[in-house]
Amino acid sequence: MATIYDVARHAGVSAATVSRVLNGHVKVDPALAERVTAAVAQLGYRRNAVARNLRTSQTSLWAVIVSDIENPFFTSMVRGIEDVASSAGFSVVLCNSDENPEKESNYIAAALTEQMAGVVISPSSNHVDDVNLLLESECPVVVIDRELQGVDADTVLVDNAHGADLATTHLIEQGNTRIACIAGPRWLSTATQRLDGYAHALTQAGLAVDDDLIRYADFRERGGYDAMSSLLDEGAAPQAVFAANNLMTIGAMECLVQRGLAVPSDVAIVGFDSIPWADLIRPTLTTVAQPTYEVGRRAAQLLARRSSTPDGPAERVVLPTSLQVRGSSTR
Amino acid sequence: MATIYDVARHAGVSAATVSRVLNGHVKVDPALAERVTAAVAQLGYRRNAVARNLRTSQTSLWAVIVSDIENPFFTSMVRGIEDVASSAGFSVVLCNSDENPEKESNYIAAALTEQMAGVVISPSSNHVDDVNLLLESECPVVVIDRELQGVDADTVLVDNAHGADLATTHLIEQGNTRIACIAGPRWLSTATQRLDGYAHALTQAGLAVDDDLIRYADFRERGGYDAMSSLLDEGAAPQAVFAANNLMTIGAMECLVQRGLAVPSDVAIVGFDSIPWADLIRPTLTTVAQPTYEVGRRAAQLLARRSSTPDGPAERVVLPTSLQVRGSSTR
DNA sequence: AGCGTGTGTGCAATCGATTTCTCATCAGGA
DNA sequence: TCCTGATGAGAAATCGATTGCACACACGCT
Repeated sequence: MATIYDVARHAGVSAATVSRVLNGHVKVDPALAERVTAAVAQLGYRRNAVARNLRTSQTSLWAVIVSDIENPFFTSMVRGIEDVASSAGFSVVLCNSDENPEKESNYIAAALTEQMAGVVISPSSNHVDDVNLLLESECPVVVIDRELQGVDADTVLVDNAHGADLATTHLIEQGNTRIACIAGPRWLSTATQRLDGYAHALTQAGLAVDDDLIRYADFRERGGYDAMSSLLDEGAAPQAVFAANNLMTIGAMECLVQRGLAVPSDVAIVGFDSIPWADLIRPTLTTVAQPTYEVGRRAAQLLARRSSTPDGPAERVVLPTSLQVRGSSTR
Repeated sequence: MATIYDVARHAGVSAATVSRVLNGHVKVDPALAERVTAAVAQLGYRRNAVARNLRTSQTSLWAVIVSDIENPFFTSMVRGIEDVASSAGFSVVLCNSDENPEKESNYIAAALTEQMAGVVISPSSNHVDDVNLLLESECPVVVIDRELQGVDADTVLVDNAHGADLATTHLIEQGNTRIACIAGPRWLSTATQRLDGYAHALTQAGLAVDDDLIRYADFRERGGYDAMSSLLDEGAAPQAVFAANNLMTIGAMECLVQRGLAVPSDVAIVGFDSIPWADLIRPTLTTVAQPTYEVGRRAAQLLARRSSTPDGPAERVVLPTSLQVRGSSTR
């Protein structure tokens, strides 16, 4: 592998000049520049980013740490980040923490030791120490999707409570009174906010919030399935279910299908997050849609701004959610 | 940010000793080691990976360059890679080339300049120059899912031709004679192999391979939709369709649904690749299943081996596919 | 006592780029 | 002709870690 010195020798100039030509910040005699670019082409030289990063103490990589790579919510969001990143001159690398705090911790450590230029993270726990580590080391950070108590970082969220309220109110308007909720992990802000929205809608309609109709699961398909089973087996069966994320909605549906219960006539269902190919699922699914791509885009914009102006107050962006009524909730 | 020299001063030893304690390759007086670890803890020191990478000229990052992050096939594969990577002491970063050769080229360049310890790539074109660039620079590479002509690299594939043959034969056995194929891009080995399997099955059964029944699309949902439209509008409508990947299968289904055609009674359909939540789609989809997780796992194993023993002949692993018969193909 | 051996530490070179500082060169004005 | 200022190129320091080499010290043997 050729180094900058090889190029310099080949072009009959100093390494400093090669560097200047490559970076283009300073003026160089066109004749020399020409010789340098020729030498670069001839030797197939590509600059060693590691050495450059060491000297300039910065990289052009953004790390995006997501909690579940298999959840379409995140993949769509990543597209939003990528589009902004590439136009800002950054490359995006994705890390999958798999809802596992230990893996998350490792990836944060890696982002720090690898001197990443920025980090977008959807925390898989409310364990704030790791994220604060990033903040302390002046690494630009944007927290996404999930709110962290006690962390003063730029954040992009969606209006979870409102979305859940819309979903629940819709189910009430359809004439349901026994409405269950399959909630997410208690320690995730998205989960608690959605649960709050559900409870708020019930209260608003003069209905009681019944703990027997609430199940806490893990935002995974399996968890949704088990929660639905539990709802059907224990206590009076609900007329309708609000599931607090996409994968759990799928799990709940699978449970209902497997038991031969008809949706929505036996049990109506509304999910949170959109689901790819929702049109092909029968019945089609009523869901609370989030602007996932936009979430990513805004997060990336915040990160880019934070990179150029590290100081300044943390911003908190909340994007709207909306109810997409389809077949699974209308009788 | 504390450096190794800060730690050394704090512990009253030389930087060399700190390094030796941190890496643990060489023996150090336990008393000194104790002082060093104490100093590390006290200063919150974390070693600068960039400097280390420069000196040792290697990193502990594997880049996985996939052609479509939104395709569940790849996300499942990534899990397989991650599991092996973490037990081999590597971290995985994901790059999304988005079926775009230019982006792919950029990510390969980034992998090279960032001195990645290894690369797993599912090429989005048959433009072999970039991949050869990796090989020449002795960066361990494993090509995955798609075969590249003229590239002598470790490769993990599935038996595409056999899978397509199974799918098509199954449709023939169900009594269909006019069987269409929605094929992928001509330049991708997966696409051509699947088309070959389709043609082979037809020939074997004494049926003609009719170009009017073949459409080339782009492995995307939209492409599948358009191809299906074209098949229905031009020429005699097919009795059955074999779609060469998961997203195009979805697109084709959506087209059929939208036109009010019943599956499988009007048109039977078999897809390639599994589809998440296939159980919830009505009718349930017959597909050719691939061992996606295993593909990732094997690729990662090859990469790990190549890292430790750079020389040696390139290996080519072909994993089996199998037909999962469900509702969309059986009358 | 003297020498050889082994153990462990520190010094300093090194990885490959960037960047400050210094200096040579040249143009233009007095 | 000489001086000044501008311009641009090269020499060398630097980023932070690793590691070959030399050396100091302790110990054991003759």
